[in-house]
Amino acid sequence: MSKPNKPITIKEIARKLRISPSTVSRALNDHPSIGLVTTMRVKKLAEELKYEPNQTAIFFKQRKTFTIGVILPKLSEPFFASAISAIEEVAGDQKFTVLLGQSLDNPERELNIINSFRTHRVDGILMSLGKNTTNLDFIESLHKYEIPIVFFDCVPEDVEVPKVYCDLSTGIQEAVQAFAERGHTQIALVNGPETLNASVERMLSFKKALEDHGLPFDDKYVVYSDLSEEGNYAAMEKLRMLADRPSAILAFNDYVTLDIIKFAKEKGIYLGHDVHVISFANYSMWKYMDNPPLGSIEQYPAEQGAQAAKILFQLIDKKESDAPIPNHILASKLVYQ
Amino acid sequence: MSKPNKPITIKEIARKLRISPSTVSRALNDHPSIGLVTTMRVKKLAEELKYEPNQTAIFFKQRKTFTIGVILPKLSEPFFASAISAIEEVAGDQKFTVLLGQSLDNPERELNIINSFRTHRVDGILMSLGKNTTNLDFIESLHKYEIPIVFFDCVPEDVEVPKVYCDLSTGIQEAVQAFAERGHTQIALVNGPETLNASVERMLSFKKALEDHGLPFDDKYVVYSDLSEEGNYAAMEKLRMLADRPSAILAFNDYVTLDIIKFAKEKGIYLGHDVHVISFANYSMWKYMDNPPLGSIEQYPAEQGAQAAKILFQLIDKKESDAPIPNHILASKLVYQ
DNA sequence: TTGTACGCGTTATCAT
DNA sequence: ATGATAACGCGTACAA
Repeated sequence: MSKPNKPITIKEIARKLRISPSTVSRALNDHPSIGLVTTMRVKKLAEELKYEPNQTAIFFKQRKTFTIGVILPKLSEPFFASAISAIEEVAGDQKFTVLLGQSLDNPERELNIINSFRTHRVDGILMSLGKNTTNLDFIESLHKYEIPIVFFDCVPEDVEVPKVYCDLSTGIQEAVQAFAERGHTQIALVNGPETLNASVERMLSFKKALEDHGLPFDDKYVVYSDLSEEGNYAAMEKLRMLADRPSAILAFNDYVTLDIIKFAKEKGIYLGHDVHVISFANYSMWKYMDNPPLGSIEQYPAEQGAQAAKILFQLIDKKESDAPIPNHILASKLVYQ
Repeated sequence: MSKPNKPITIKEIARKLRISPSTVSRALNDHPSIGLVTTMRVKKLAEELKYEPNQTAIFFKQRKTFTIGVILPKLSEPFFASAISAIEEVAGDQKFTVLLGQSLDNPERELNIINSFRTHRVDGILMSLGKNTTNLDFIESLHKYEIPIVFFDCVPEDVEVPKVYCDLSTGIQEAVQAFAERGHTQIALVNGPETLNASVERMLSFKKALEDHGLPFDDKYVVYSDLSEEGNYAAMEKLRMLADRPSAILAFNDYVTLDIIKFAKEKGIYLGHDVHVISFANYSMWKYMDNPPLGSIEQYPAEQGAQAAKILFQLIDKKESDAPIPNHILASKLVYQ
């Protein structure tokens, strides 16, 4: 019940035992050259005094903080919440702690966070890019400081950096196949903003999947939304106005799908009958809904986060940067509701 | 485009300018005793050399890390994701970073995380207790180390610690009133495990709310669940087996409500007609559902997190511990869907 | 106004 | 097997 206002240090232990601080240090670290007796005495006293090494001193000395920084758009997104949850678990296993920063899709905030991480001397960074990020100079900057960075989910294109992401084409193939098997020929894509990589990728894979299944591709069945509720409604309205409406829809993500469901309800369109929907990223919510989408394409946020973290720890461990740049691409998968 | 393999230090700047390191240090910190000219020269060179102070050294020296630790059960819970999202924003404003730890409701993990935080010399801790935590000795332990801790949401009872939480009684009053106004007299409570404070609190407030509205309280209308799907089903089955079934249900949380919805669908019970439901914690999901609950009782996770963070920073700033223990109780509120 | 000297807690190196 | 010393980068009392 003593009150250690001043934390116990190695020096104090040394003084009380009338030995040198270096001996204490070595004893505590099980250095082989220290005698068993001394080691025991030191450890015993350290225990009694409730000695706790001052990590800030160790960080300072070892130039290592056992800390990684994670930057992602928004923590309250279920997708990213799952990812960071998995990252934290992997990091914990490695005795690393996780520093947190959310960019809110703001490039300026992203840079601030990265700078903050750098001044905090994190050992590495995991990052999922915000929607509006265009300037990627910070990658080179981090490289100079020898801080490894691994991207996940929303990763930069055409840049040689370690990244982990989900290949949407496999899931889209499955989705189109699922539609085709059910006799659909007029399949629409409610896509995100044309400027987004994620949109382009969906579009290209969608087109290819149609071709692979011998289905015609028609521009009018691809509509774009800014992902706001109004945008989603406007996109749906475009489809509704068509002479031959689509009987199946691939939706940009689950949020879009929710708006599609709402739109359909308001317009008296019977989901799962008049039109069938498949979307991206899997909510456990769906099973509770009366007319859930046919399925959604799972992108495995937890796996992406865990995988990215593992790669980052490999990079942190071996300074050798002559190894090939590690990438990891997960296959997306259609999951039926 | 120079490659600063070894980060620039104050010493180097001093050497290049042929002045002493202390002068450089003072100049960079705008110490009044340093001449304007010298200050400018130093700052200019520091800029050119892209000098970045070594935070680990500063942390070490100042015995302060500008870091807070946040412990909560599970990050992928939307409730906690919102909370930590708000916490991170408040911390960022104060130039603090956030260390993360999830307990997964495991008391052992909780202690490990706290120890990890302590060895990392965090300046303070925010914590939401796991469901299974009984031993609260760590609070006293942290007190000895003079590490302030503020609890939020799931807070310890009968312990004099700073805490922020939501008073459920106001929301429950509103819920019971809403039911009463609609003519319900047989109102059930599908509660969580009897051992949980959260359950006891709901139960007591529920009972009082019934009395306040002149409604009878009947034990048989209070059923308990372990919050698993099976448990929720079993609890609902108990209510279904009653001679006079309840026409209204207050549910422990939204997860329970989802199972209630599923149960009702399977048993052919028409929700919003045969039986009405109000639950706790608000999902934006509800608006997309065909028969959402009547409402839910909002507990404001973001506000709780932000408020707890603000209190923690006050505690960190003023070492004076003779001030009264700051508590902050938010009123819960019924939100109609 | 500036420089000197020291200390924060730990560990690596060299000596004994 | 153990001790003495230096060093990590920075801030600051004290001296000049």
